[in-house]
Amino acid sequence: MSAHSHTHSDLTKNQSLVMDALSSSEGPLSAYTILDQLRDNGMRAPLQVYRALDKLVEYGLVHRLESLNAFVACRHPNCDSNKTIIFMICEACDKVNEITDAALAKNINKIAASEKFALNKSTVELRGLCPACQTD
Amino acid sequence: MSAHSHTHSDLTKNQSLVMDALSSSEGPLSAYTILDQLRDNGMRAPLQVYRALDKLVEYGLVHRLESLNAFVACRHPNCDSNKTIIFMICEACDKVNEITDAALAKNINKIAASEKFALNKSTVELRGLCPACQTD
DNA sequence: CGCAATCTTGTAATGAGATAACATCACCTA
DNA sequence: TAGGTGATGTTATCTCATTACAAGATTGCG
Ligand SMILES: [Zn+2]
Ligand SMILES: [Zn+2]
Ligand SMILES: [Zn+2]
Ligand SMILES: [Zn+2]
Repeated sequence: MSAHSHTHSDLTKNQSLVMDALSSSEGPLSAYTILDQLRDNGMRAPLQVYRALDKLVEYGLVHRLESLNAFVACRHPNCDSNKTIIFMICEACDKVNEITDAALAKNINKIAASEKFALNKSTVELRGLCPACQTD
Repeated sequence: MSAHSHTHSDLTKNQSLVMDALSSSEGPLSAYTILDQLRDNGMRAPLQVYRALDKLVEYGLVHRLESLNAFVACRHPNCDSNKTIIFMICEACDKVNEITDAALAKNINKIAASEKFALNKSTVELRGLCPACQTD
């Protein structure tokens, strides 16, 4: 099975639990927050959560936010995690908006090429205020 | 004093020690690695290092690499940490190349504006192989 | 000078994020 | 049924970062 064809029904028990926790959250969750939420479902140790997260990230269903040490469910239809994803993280309400932008992806590839850098993964995380939190 | 006019001579003892450690390193260092290197210079506890790092980052002399939980001395002449900085991190030799790109900065600002996102800070970290490590 | 305000430093303890090591279990297949 | 593979469970440990409190050092008045 390809890394991008996973549906929810393919997931193992722990993966499903973690996926559900992230999907039903408004914002990103840390591994330990997920663990706390799933204590009653048999989740006992951090490693159980991290293992599930590793797989979910590998399948492209979940993204890791490097600047937050947290994880978020992908809400981007047909998301290709190999492409350059832009995360806009609200510092007030913690909600995350995930978008792609062809021009920016192209720009980053061009920059890497011009520096002869063999690009493997791009992290673009923007911090600021989402529209709803700009009360002005 | 403005946040961007700090010279090395303005720094306190601990700030200078940490700055020197980062400046003489080929790649990024974690706070605890810096601590270990400075044990003989009176540095005893993590907080001493983190306090110095906080100031150095504030002054724009040091950048934090979110995807590594590590810090690197700025080697960009006239670096304005308010601008969009692109870090290219080699996954083989751990060296970091720091560049700016006007087109990319403009692109990011445009994306944020189009989403009505009040941009505060941009994190752009590219992982891959530097030219020297592409032996192919 | 004397004193207060402020900044920097020192130290211990704790919180938060992530992984190593090892044992066990479920499932598929030869 | 024996063996391989992947998922799980459990403990301990490691790395990264902050809280809380105390003690010096510095500056700027009155
Ligand atoms: Zn996505
Ligand atoms: Zn918001
Ligand atoms: Zn810089
Ligand atoms: Zn390299």
